[in-house]
Amino acid sequence: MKDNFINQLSLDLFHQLEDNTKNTAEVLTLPDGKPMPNAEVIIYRSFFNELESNTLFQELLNNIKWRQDRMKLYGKEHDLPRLIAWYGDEGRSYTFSGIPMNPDTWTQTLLSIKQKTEETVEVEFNSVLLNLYRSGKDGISWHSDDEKELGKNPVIASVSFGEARRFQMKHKLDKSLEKLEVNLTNGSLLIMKGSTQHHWQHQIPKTAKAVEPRINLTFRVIQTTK
DNA sequence: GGCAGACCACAATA
DNA sequence: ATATTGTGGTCTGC
Ligand SMILES: [Mn+2]
Repeated sequence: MKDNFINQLSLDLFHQLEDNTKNTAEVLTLPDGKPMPNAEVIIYRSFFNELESNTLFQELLNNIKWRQDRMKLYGKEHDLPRLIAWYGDEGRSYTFSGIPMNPDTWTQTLLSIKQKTEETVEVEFNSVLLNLYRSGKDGISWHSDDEKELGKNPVIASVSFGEARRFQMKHKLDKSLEKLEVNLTNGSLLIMKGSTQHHWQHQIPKTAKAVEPRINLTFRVIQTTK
């Protein structure tokens, strides 16, 4: 029963690649239309269709092992303003922000999303970091995906489900460059590669508006410890 | 009038 | 040595 659902899901996902004409790559540019310097960012605005996206959102919301991590800052402990989960190849461990981590092993749903993503991005990923932004009170502030275990010029593939959230990027050094922004909508795929992480930061700003949850999957190739 | 954004203050870690 | 993290406050401007 569950396997049938998954098989049907995988089939649907496979066919969508050929059938969905909206599944096209758009290169992100500066607000004035000029190319982003020192960055390669591509978005597929309808990588998954609406129906698939809604199904996958519910499935992930219910079945992923979401964790509430905490961090200490200025002498106070805070819950991170988001829930996270790590999944990856079995038997591998790695360090994330200096903390040794054992990823949970891939679920069928994650594997079908991973496979479809890999076919388009043409990279084989070995792990995924999932973020759950429960409301407008959740977000993540300016940072780069520059963990050492991601290596130089990492390819990061970010799939979004649920409520759309603003995704902003700014150049680390050249403050004359305008901030740029893209809406990460239900079913979209954003790819960052090349030197993007060396020269740019990104964030998901919090918002005072009432927003429904968003789930984000960032597929990565990490150097495993073992 | 609600929201976004730009400030600021607040340590400890790499 | 420098950049980072999240919260919460104030202030401005749309
Ligand atoms: Mn990131």
